[in-house]
Formats: sequence, C-alpha cells, structure tokens
Amino acid sequence: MSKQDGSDRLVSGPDVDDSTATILHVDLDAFFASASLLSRPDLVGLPVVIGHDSSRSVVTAATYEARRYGVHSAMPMARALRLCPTAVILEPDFRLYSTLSKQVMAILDDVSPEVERLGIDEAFVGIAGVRRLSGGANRIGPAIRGRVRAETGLVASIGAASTKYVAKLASSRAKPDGLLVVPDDRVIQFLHPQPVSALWGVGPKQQERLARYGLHTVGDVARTSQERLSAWFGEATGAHLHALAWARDPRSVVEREAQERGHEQSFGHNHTFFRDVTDRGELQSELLRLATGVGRRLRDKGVQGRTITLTVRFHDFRTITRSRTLTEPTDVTRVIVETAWSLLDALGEIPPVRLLGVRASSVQDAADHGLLWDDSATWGSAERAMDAVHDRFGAAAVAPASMLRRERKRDDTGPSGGD
DNA sequence: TCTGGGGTCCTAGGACCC
DNA sequence: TCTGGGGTCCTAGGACCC
Repeated sequence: MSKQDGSDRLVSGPDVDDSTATILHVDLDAFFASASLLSRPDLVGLPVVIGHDSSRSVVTAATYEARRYGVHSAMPMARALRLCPTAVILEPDFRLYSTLSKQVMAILDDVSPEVERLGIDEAFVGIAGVRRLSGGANRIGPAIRGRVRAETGLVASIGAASTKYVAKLASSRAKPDGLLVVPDDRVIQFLHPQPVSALWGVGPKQQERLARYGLHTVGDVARTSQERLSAWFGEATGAHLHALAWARDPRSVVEREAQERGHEQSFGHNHTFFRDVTDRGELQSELLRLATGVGRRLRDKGVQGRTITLTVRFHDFRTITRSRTLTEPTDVTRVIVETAWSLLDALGEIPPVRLLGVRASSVQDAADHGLLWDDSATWGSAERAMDAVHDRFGAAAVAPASMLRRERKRDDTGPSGGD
C-alpha cells in the first residue's frame, strides 16, 4: 500500500479520461488529527499525535508532519515519542469527529443518492447515475473536495475508478490532498507494479506467506493461476487474491450488508488495564462494566445476541477467547455478565490479566419475549427502566452498586496515575 | 518496539444428524 | 460390524481493516 506519508503521491490531471470512473472513494486526510487541529491553529505544521499520554496507549492518528518521523497509527505511544520527541499529544475528541463526519457525509448525500459510508472518515460514492447532470469524476471530485474544505476545514482525497477496490487504492495514492482518476484501460498498469500489500486483505502475515512463494507485487499474483493460489492459500483466499489482482471486484456501492440490515453483526467492548490484574473481584467488576455497555447498546438497537464471548489477554499478550451460545438470544445485561463470569470461572487459575473483553454475536432483531416470565424478563424490564433514567439524567444517575464502587476507585487513582 | 478499541471474515476441528 | 459423505452448528484462534 502507499507509504502513508505522501512520499509516493500520485494525482491525475484534468484531462484524464473519466468516462469509466463511476465510483469515487472519498477519504479524509489524517482525519482525527486534522479535526483536532481545527481548534488548535497554533499547532498546524507541527508533528501532532492523537492518543492518550500513557504507557499502554497507541497512536490513534498522526499528522503528516509526525508521519515523516515514521510515526503511524497503531504504533505504541512510547515508540512514537522516541521517534519524534517533539510531537504534541492531543486526546481524541470523538464527539467532534462524529459531528464533522456527519457534515462530510451530508455533502456526499448532496452529490449522489448512492453513498456508502465506511467507518467515520471514508465513503464510496456511485456517480454513474448523476454524470449527465453533474459531470464525471473530473468535475465531481474537485467539487466535493472544494465543498469539504470550505464547509468543514478538512481535506479530502479522492480516488475514482470503475471498481470499489481500485477507487480505494487510488485515493490512498492521491493522499494528501489529491484526486486520482484511474481509467479502465490504465488499471492494470496502475495496479500490477504495486506491492502485494495493496491487495485488500493482505497484511503483514499474508505478505510474508506470499513472499515465500516469490510473490512480491500485485502483478506477480496476477500471473499466478488461481488454482495454484487456492492450493497455497485456501479456496476463498486464492480466488479473492486472483480476482483483486486483475481488478475484478463485483461489489456495487451501497451493497453493504450492515447497511441493509441496519445494525452490526456483533457488539462488544474491551478494556486494557493500566496494570495487570490478578484480583478476581476486580476482573468481575470490569466484566460487569463491559457487559453493561454491551447490553445497553443491544437494547438501544432493538437487537439481541445469542453468543457471548469472553476475551482474556494475559500479561504476556497471549490472548484466549471462550464463548457460549445461549438457548435464547438476549439483551439483558444480567444474562450477559453472568455468562461472562461463568466463562471466566471455568478458566480456573490464570496468569495476570492485561485485557478483558465481552462481545455479543449471532445478533438478530429482538424477539418478542412478552410471554416469558422468568428471571431474565424481570431483569430485562428493570434494565429498560434504567436505560430511560440514564437517558434523562446521565450515566451517573443509575448504575449497579458494584459499578459505582468501582468508579469511585477509578477516580482515586485516575487514568494515568498507575504509570 | 512491547503492542487500543471497534469490528469483519476465514479456517479448522468436533459434535451431531441424516 | 464397521463404515461414507454431506450439512449444520458450535467453538477457538487468528488475520485484517479503520
């Protein structure tokens, strides 16, 4: 993939043939960092890193100035600071990001009815249906970039092609602050020289495996038969790699399952402790806190999960999961936390714990359990009542007693007090 | 270098049923 | 008596993406 610091930036001129480029991929440049700098103009031009200033934190986002030092997202904060000691660290402000994201998406909705959001800072826009009225990528692209800049102060880069995959790849090469239109007759020459990591789904591990077979570029993969790729990497992966290497990507815009379903397939929370934890009670109360968040989100969405998964990461980063599929799907915190507790109990003696997680999956629309008069139904209505109070008076108003105790304890130490 | 938190998808093995 | 093959569900782990 691109080097993320803009050093291999590629943009197209106004005369490139845009007749086949029916899909745009719009991606905000260094979104969290740029957004945070809107209220800190004094920091513009300096290396700025978004994240928590604590030893177990990682970089959430970095400005291009910081990236030039080798800093990138997901990098441990300690390492980032070693690479770039002058970096300014800013706490993320997700409320601000969400507001700005909605503004940008609204601009895209203005451009075309075919907009598919991908996370908070990117989207596909299908423009086949609007090109008669609004022109092709060469006109719409700059128009979107201009509006985003004027109305939000943010910078968007845009890739355009006939497939989602190539459009997304093009936007990453156009960064920062660029537009790259890739016509169909130039797709192969654009695609094949790129490293295999440019293939969607190829990360560090897969890259290593491909290298062992002498495959280093997308072209190398393209010239390998699908049968051979499937034999080496498995049926699905082989077919996937071969298709992408020839720029075959049949997905249309707004064909995303979650978007059609209206909700995610799973809901989970996890938490990394500031220091490793051995105390059973502390583990249990953290599970309660996590399960409370999960239950709340299920009820908010009107869905229920049938499989509860506990994740435990030990001090040495070894990570295990244990799951249980319930006979009935649930949105009841009590049921979720008791399942998580029993999964934890079943582990017996365990090493010090670094992270705990709780996730509900096999999610379906909430069933009508009105006829069920068991404990969980009682708990369910109690929790719904609590949700309502929560909505009116805020999080502190209602919480299980053991959580309140825990929150007080947290306030005592403070989030960075431990390190 | 010492690794966040939100997710998705794939693989593989075992249980179970027909 | 010892045995096949397909399908589905569940569990665990892991890679990957943003």
